[in-house]
Amino acid sequence: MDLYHVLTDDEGRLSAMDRKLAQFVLQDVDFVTGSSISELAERAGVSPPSVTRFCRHVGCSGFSDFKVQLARMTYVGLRYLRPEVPTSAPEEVAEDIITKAQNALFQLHKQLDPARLNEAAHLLRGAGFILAFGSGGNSSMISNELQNRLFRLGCNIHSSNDRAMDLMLSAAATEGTVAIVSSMTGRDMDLVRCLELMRARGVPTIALTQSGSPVAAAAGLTIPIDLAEGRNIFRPTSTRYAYLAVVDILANLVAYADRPRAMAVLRRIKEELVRSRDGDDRQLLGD
Amino acid sequence: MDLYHVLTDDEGRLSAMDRKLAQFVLQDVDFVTGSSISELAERAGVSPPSVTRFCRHVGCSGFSDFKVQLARMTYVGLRYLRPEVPTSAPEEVAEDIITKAQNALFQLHKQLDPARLNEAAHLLRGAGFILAFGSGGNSSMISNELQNRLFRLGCNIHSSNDRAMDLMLSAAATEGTVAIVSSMTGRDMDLVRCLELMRARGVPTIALTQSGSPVAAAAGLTIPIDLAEGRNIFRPTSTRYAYLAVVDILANLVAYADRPRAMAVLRRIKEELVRSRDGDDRQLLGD
DNA sequence: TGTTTCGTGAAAATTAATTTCTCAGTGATG
DNA sequence: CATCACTGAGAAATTAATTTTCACGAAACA
Repeated sequence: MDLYHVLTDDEGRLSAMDRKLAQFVLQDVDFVTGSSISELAERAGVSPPSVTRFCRHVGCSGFSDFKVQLARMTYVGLRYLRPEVPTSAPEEVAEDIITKAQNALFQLHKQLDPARLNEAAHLLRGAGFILAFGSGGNSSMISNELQNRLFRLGCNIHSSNDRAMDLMLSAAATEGTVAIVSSMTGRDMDLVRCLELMRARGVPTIALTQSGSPVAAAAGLTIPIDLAEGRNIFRPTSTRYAYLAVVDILANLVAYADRPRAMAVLRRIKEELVRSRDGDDRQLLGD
Repeated sequence: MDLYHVLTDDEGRLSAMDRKLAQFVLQDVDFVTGSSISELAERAGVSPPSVTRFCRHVGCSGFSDFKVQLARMTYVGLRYLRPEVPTSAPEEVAEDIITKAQNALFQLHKQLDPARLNEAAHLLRGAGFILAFGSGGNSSMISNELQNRLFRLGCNIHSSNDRAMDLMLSAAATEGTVAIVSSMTGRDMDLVRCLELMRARGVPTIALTQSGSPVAAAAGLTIPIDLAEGRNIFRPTSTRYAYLAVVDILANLVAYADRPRAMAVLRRIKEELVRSRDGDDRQLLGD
């Protein structure tokens, strides 16, 4: 399945010739997907049979199959690994950001655990009150977004991005409260303290964070999100798309867990919006 | 390029046989990408030459090329158009949301105008003060995110999600201010009023919104974002990913427009964060 | 109703991919 | 140090697949 990993050959399984071909392929995927086996063989300086063998070695049934697999992974996977050339041309910046965002979503999809998502959704659905914590700009967006999505579904939720407040809220949490926190680094020690405090008091805690991090260790239920951020200091944030997707997924699962209640609340919000704006009810719920 | 549109044949250019094949292909892309021309011909009940002709008609050089193009578009484009079956299984909800998010990014990429992005970035870069407006949950996230991204680059920026405040801020805007607003519906008439007020006073205005909408008409420079939202009332928000990507792109262009200044500010922020946390400086800038 | 045009499938031809076979290089072993 | 086994490469041959050609039939139009 994961042709890309085979081609990069991190484990060093490929022979010298195969590595040579793999590198050649990675260098110019577009050429390869459009070429015949003999064209490729000539350009790479090998014989056609070697190409066939290479295709088999990387798990394809033949050259045609290899081309298809390659094309399939190209869109998301491969553009991404072009050497990180600092560019400032708008087209390239746009392409780079969009590709990385898609890649982040792609990576996320591979690592999501449906059972955990379900468990988290049921905790949230059953909560009398939800506390959402996250700070620092990116995580605060996620925590606010949880508030934005869940209140529409009839959840009582408060989002806090203030470390001092977080601690007080944690200490004051009442019976029936569920906490959900976001930390992209997983090293927000204030957040860890909040989680410990709440767990000690029997408040269920959910963390969206890196697995193996202090925050993950402190939370009752972790939804791990492990993505490699790029090195470019100006572009550190494709991870946000993955976090946002997790929020969306949780919100949907919460909605489906109690469909009638969610429908009713959404309808009320919509009516209110339509009344206070023009009558076009095909619009988004809340701009 | 856009094989998907050709296959759906909205314009009715394809002949009866081609339509039949197109439908057959769309029904089971995975089979087609893995099959030979004769297998496909047999299953679809046509002759191999018809398949070749079909491939030519949809803009490919032959059957192999068709398979490659098909595989290329599959990842993002094609899963999306499976009939919208309301499901509540975590795997399917996750896949649905992630696919739609990727699709939104894909659509965005096709419609972005680099020149406009560049123009917007230069306006923002040159501004003495930036006002970011957006309300309603989704657009407010975008406006806050602009604040979050741009302050790091040394921009003076304030994000407001309060319609009453927006109006006052607009009226009070000083020389050198640039406004950037977000409205997914494009029908936020309070926002339109703000834009008109500022344009009348010579304040440059940028809008992230639907083209052809009142907000787009009122803004000096519009970055159009036109995406079809799904019909499912619980999942109205894949558009946010596209808006977020535009924010990312703008932030990057602003950063590159004055690299030294941005670098310096980022470094100061990073130092401060590292000092107040553990010493791992490979972390994100601000969780 | 005849004629033209368009499109289809059968068969042939062509092109491309794969298998087989042989040979060269490498490393182990006597 | 020589030889033998082993691995892996390319040449040629084979096989498989695709494409072209051609003939026929249906539909449209005169």
